[in-house]
Amino acid sequence: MGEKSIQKRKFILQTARKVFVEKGFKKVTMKDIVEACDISRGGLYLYFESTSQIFQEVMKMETQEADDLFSGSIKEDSTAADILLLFLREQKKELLRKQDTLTQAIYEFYFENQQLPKKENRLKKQFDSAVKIIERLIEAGVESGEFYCEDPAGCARNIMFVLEGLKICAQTIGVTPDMVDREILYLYKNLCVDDE
Amino acid sequence: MGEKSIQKRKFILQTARKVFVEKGFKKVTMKDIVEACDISRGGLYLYFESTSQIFQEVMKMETQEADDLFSGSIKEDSTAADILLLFLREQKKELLRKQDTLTQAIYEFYFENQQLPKKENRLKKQFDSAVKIIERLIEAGVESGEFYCEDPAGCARNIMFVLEGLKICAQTIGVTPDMVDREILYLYKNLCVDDE
Amino acid sequence: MGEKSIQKRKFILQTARKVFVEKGFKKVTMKDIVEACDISRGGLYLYFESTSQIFQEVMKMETQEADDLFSGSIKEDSTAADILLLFLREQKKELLRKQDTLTQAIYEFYFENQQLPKKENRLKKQFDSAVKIIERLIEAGVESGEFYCEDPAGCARNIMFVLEGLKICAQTIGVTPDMVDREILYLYKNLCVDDE
Amino acid sequence: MGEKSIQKRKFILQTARKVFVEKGFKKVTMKDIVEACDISRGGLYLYFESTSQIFQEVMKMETQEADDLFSGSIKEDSTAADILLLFLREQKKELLRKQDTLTQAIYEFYFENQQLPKKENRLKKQFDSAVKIIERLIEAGVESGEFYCEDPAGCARNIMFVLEGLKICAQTIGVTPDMVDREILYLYKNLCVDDE
DNA sequence: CATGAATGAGAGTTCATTCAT
DNA sequence: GATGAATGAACTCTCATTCAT
Repeated sequence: MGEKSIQKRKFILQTARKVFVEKGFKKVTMKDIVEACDISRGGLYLYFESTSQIFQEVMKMETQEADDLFSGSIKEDSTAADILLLFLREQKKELLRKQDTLTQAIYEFYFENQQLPKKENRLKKQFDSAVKIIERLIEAGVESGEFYCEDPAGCARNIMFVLEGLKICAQTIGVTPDMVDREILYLYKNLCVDDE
Repeated sequence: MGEKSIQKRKFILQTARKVFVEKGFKKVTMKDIVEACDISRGGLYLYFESTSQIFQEVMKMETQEADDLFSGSIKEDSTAADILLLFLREQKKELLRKQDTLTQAIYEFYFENQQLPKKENRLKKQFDSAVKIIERLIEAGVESGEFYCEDPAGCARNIMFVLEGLKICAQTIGVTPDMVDREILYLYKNLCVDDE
Repeated sequence: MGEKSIQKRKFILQTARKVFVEKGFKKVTMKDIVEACDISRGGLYLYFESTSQIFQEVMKMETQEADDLFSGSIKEDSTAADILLLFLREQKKELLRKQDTLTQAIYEFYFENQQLPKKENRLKKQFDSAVKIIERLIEAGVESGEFYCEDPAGCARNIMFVLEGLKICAQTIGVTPDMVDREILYLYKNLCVDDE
Repeated sequence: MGEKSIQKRKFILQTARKVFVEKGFKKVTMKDIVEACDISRGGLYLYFESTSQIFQEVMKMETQEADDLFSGSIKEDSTAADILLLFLREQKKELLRKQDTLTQAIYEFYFENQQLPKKENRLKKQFDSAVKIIERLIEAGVESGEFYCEDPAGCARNIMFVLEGLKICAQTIGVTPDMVDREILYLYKNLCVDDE
């Protein structure tokens, strides 16, 4: 596969992403993607063999980009509290971004593929690693005196479950910026020393 | 509609429920339901006109039954803490019940129908009313000295979001009984006076 | 399936037969049959699920009819020689009937399905039973003095292989009525007493 | 066309032969051959324009080689009976060689191309020339006293039709070595003087 | 000569929906 | 009310054939 093919592959993934954003995962057909990309019916099959495969590649791409973005925005002299706030603000942005998010599609995909062996369930891996990171941040914050927390691990999990709850609510019952702010503030205040 | 028709209608809904439990919402076809009910293709259309309509009726049925069940299990002399614990235990049962739950289907349905006018978004109504109930329980608990909480409303929302987070995680990345116990205990301990 | 459906089923088989006669087996598609029957794409699938299934039913029908026809034309007072001649004449008719024969399709079908368990290979069963019948006729003829033959079984097999050879040649290199007559006469003369 | 091209042409034909052996004629696609040869899609079209053309060239190659082989194995001092036996033994080998034979493909090809003008129907030419050769052998055998036969031409045709019959049966209902032996012996014994 | 990406026609199959009975 | 045959649109996937490089 030449340079050109790699470009086209990427183009297909980016276009398919838009389709998944719009229609979720289950309802997307190869035909939808073919039409969105404006390529021929058979053409798509040269690159991918199913919507499932395409979707997994889209998720890979997405994760890669998100990680890069987040890592990129951490400054040298950030404190634990800074970084946690940054993280929460990122989550908020993501939560409110209704028109351009894969969330629904991802959930639908894992509804069907939950039984994947643990190693292949990227969602689980991401969740667990996020918990770990938050835990470390809390510990660092406690040490530096920024935070007060008796059970950093439990608190980290609590934060992540609330975020998951907000995420699914954003896709089902809808959330307003105010709601998100309120919940995130609630989480944050629970950690702060001056909470008392 | 005669007595007989009402029976048949109910039969269809109960059978359709099983189909939705098994396949979620999006992938269920009228054919699936026809076959599960072992009735004629045209026959189904006499009662319902789409999977969407059927699903909404199934949810109605479900909600009714769940409410009855919960109300029924509250005893006269229960304290706020008792009731909250009862509620949390119910949620846990629901969370771990993988084989017989509409959760996936409900999420999928609202992925498609989120934009419903507020009044028709039953999920939202249920969420809000649950928050209200928990808030009242917490207030009652604070008054009776069972709980300690400075922000009952915020705390109630926090509890509900965690539960939603657990629910979606149960359907995507999987949860173990231990995990659920730990999270629920975490929520409960935060409220208790002897937490300090 | 009602009376009407049975009629339609039969209609489809008879129409499909024409298609198989014209195009053999391998090249026939469900679409070909749909178009020949002038029914809808989905309609055909109500009755049959593949060309293979349809073809097997066509063969069944065909065999039934051929057997009836042959049995019907045997008279009470026929001698062994009469019946054998009748049989050979039937074969000749079949051989020369180029425009209306399933032969090619049958061969193609068994090219693909030769490995069927013996019991399901109808072709083999038909061949073996034909050999048996001819053998009996020869024995009867020998007894009545019409025929002379030292090895009725071998002779019966020889006759059947020659007929198979003629059949395949009729479909590949072509045969003329003269050729067929000559070969059949050769077979018959070998049996007759006045052959010497 | 250079030396190199001729090599490649031959390579394609030899590889295509394997494909035809495996799948018959009708089901083979240009893609099958491209993949078997591991050349480019467009590349194949530089040498051949259809599976039909390729198959005809494969048959040419095959015939050439078979003739060479047979001629090569006739010894100077062979008698007519020797040669006939040799020929029959060759046929037997061919009949039992299930895994490496073009028979099915050839039949399928001629099912479609029977109407070719006589001169192009190689199968017919081969059949007729084989009959002639056998006839000559029988005549020679009669003259030398090895055989007894009143109708050498008829007998030669009979032999060839039996062989064709065996060939098609080998591909459809299956034949065992015993069966082949028995039939060939039957043919041979009919010719021998000591048959009486 | 050779490549392989691209096209588009066409086959198989499934279903929502209608309608005569 | 109830049936189930029938239709036709839609989707998946495969290939012969072409063509720019």
